[in-house]
Amino acid sequence: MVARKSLKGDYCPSARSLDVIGDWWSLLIVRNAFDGLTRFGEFQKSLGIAKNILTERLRTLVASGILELVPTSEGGSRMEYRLTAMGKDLFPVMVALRQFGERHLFAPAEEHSMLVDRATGQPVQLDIRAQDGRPIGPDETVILKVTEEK
Amino acid sequence: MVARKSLKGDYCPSARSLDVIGDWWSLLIVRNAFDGLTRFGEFQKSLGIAKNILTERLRTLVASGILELVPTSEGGSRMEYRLTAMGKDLFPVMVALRQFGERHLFAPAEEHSMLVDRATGQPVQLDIRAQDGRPIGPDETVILKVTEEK
DNA sequence: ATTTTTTGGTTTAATAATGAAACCGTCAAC
DNA sequence: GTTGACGGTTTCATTATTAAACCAAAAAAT
Repeated sequence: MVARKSLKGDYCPSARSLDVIGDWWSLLIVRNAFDGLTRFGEFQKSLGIAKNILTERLRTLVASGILELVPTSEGGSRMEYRLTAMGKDLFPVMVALRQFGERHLFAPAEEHSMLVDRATGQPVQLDIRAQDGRPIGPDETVILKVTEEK
Repeated sequence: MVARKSLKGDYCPSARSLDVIGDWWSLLIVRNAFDGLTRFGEFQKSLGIAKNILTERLRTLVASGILELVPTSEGGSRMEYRLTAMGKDLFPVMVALRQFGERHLFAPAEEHSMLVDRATGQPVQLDIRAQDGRPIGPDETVILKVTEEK
């Protein structure tokens, strides 16, 4: 190997995102953060991740601005990991992953957790629309390449 | 190590999704598939992935129903990898990742590729809404846990 | 028809990432 | 002031990824 290739220079925004959160554990940590977990031990226990790996992942997530390390709300000198505004912007990614899983990765009768509107208890919806509000799928879209001037 | 832990049994749909496409390369392959790539060589060249790893990832993606191996459209006896309907259902995930990258991972003046409506050339939008159509964020939602009966 | 090239891999050996377990300093509770 | 939990760090073994060499079959060129 020669160090895993970084996609930092890629012009594709998805690639850059994957460069930051595309490894095995990061999104699982973020998911649990959305779920309310904040402490090292909580993440470690809930994921069964090795502690040294968790340490490194948390550090990277903090370094890239997705999590922040703040003094614990109960006054002690301990710290806790919280989603930043940027981190919360990963919400659509989590919802999209959830939706895909619900549709394709569960047996018909199999139960799974659900993401619902806190106010009404109704499930939330994700949709992709054109500017005019019309729902749009992959076949009706194109990726516009940036043409590089010399 | 003792074999990487599988999340297959997890009740959380996001976790299951990550179990299938959460590794380093799979989503990049899928992104390129959305971008129109179909051949082994195309993926290999565009990603710079080691060939044996690509072989394995493609096999897994086919096995999980995201890609399928079909005779190439130009009649020859060669094969090409195409997104299945299930694979195309990853579209929202790709769009969400793209949106996150656009917002947070590019310098203000930096150029990036764009996903647009083929018909109008206008950028597509992704949004998450409550049943009543009101846009909804992570703080207004709860993950409803499945309670397991004994 | 024969040679050459491209395609789509497989194999092998080296290197990097990950994991489990042991260890350790600090803080909090008792 | 001792004990245990918390949040790591270190070490070592194992697994994953890579680059490079190799190879058979199909396509293209001659």
